[in-house]
Amino acid sequence: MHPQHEHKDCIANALEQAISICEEKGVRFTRLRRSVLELVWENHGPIKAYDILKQLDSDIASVKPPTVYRALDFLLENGLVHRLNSLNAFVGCSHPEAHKDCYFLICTECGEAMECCSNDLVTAITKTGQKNDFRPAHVTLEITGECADCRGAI
Amino acid sequence: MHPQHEHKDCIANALEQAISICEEKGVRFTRLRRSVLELVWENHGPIKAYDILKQLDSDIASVKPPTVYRALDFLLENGLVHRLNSLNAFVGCSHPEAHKDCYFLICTECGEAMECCSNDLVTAITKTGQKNDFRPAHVTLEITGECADCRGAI
DNA sequence: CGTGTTATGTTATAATATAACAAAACAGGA
DNA sequence: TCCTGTTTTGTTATATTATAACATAACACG
Ligand SMILES: [Zn+2]
Ligand SMILES: [Zn+2]
Ligand SMILES: [Zn+2]
Ligand SMILES: [Zn+2]
Repeated sequence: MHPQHEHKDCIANALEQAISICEEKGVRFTRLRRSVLELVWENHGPIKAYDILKQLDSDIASVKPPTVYRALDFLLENGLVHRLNSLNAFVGCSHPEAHKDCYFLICTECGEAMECCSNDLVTAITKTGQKNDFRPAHVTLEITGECADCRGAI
Repeated sequence: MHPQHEHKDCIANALEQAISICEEKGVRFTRLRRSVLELVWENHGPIKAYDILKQLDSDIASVKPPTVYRALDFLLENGLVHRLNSLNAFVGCSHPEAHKDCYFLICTECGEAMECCSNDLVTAITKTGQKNDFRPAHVTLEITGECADCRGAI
């Protein structure tokens, strides 16, 4: 995790938003789902399902894979986390209230995944869909590379 | 597979290109690697490693996973196939001689994956990297949706 | 040939994910 | 409160995807 970043605030903020979103939607933000979301955020970066499993397991007794995957499915459906296909990992959504077409900059050095939006990108994707007569439903855009902090950039 | 498409030509063409690329690079396009590439192309669309395994298995005797994965690794390294992270599947590169920054339009109806290039997209990605002070190394861009043929478009 | 290198075979196991059914927790009305 | 249907969680088993580690075979080249 990089400096100048009060990560506790991230987590608290994410949980608050999750609570309010679930309330709005009338879906249940249960203890399990909350725990999983907390773990996702505590990790501050993409986390694997089986790592969540291990960490839950130390708390409560003997958690099994379906428990974790179901919680993750719920969080995915409600836009509270994202799945990074190139890593088989999960990461908290940094703006679940307003998530639209986002993509990820994944640093191979520190492992962090920055969630970004770009109108240019959205426009380019829309255009390319039109040009190819293709109706896009879902976009996976994951860019790996090296972040500024890890390159020692100022 | 959609109409007006002589797929045999695709396969033959892909093999020819593979042979010439491997020769240029001084790497060995062995019988196994050739078989795997053929299967990838025959399928005309993303194919899973274990499906390749099954199909090889019916030909030769008892093929094991590492055999397939190693051949796929070779083909990936040499740009002859691509891996679709969102599907855990592999697809032949449609222009291995000149592949640069491509992306995929994946139809959820017919399962075909069209490989496309777009300067706008590349530009947008480059820009977003610069803006975030991020040095991109590899881009995964996979767009799922419905293709023209499957929508019954003219 | 002989020899080092690259490729393939083989066994075992790791890592990721889901199916199917049972028990429990919960919600909302009688 | 209690009943009842629904949703969530627990549990067992298994499917799917991928790699480690070591043995053998094929090849390249002097
Ligand atoms: Zn998001
Ligand atoms: Zn970094
Ligand atoms: Zn390509
Ligand atoms: Zn289609």
